[in-house]
Amino acid sequence: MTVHPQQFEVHPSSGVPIYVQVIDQVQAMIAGGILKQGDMLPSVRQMATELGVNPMTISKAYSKLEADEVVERVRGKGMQVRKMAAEGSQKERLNDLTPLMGQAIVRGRQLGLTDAQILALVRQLLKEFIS
Amino acid sequence: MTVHPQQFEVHPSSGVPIYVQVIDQVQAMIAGGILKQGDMLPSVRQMATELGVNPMTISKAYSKLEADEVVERVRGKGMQVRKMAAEGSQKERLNDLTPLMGQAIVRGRQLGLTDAQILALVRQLLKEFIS
DNA sequence: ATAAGTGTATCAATGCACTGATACACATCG
DNA sequence: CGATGTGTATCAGTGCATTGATACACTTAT
Repeated sequence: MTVHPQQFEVHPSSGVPIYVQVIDQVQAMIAGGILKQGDMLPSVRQMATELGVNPMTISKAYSKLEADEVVERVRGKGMQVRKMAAEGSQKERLNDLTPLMGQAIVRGRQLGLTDAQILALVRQLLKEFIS
Repeated sequence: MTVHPQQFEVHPSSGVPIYVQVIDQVQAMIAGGILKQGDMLPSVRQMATELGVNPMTISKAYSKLEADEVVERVRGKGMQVRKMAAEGSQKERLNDLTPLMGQAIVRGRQLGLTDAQILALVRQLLKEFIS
């Protein structure tokens, strides 16, 4: 599957930084199955030109995605969607997810949200990320 | 119940703005039952002196709490804990949590976990983090 | 009325996050 | 090799959020 920069869009005055919008869209595409393991992201210059933004801005978004282990840098090629650690038992995968999910839940608690509200948010997000 | 400023503490170099820390602690105290309806918050000057911070910083934290309908301004007296947090503020808090939770869910999807597994993990963590 | 207690409007200073221009390192292809 | 393609290190500019100094409005108590 090839991804075209045209599938991305950015709203400069939304209050959300450009590079965050790029990160969110890439993650959403992975969650939604548009991007799969081994797919290449558009080059920083392609994406930058298309969005009317500086290449460095895209590069920083990609770097963050790499730091988050969502994507892998391939020398001379570009950024490739990482093989998820599909190997390993479900237990191990759950253990991988636990720190991040735990952080989100702690945050929810700090915000004074009830367990029901947190669960409702999870369900809602699970639905939204289907397509 | 009277609340003493000594019960508050602030970490200037934590990356979290002072006034946000104050807001979080007040909300946590309400959620935890330390602060109840009708209780008065420490005056801006008391709190400011105790924390080594400018009174305006505290005032802005209190103003945000008032905007969130968590607390009420009483003329000549101070800030008083309100009956209930309004629904609007809860929506704002849900919006605050959405990015982090979304990231966790994306990660779970990337690991090949099913929705049921993700939900199960959330429930488990909610139980563990009784706090 | 005066003093002492609330919170806050206003403006200035500072720091940091974001973005971008430039130049560079590295890989691939002809 | 040279040309073209990756991503990125570095530095500068800009805007906004955060904090603080000052002065003020208001209420209560003496």
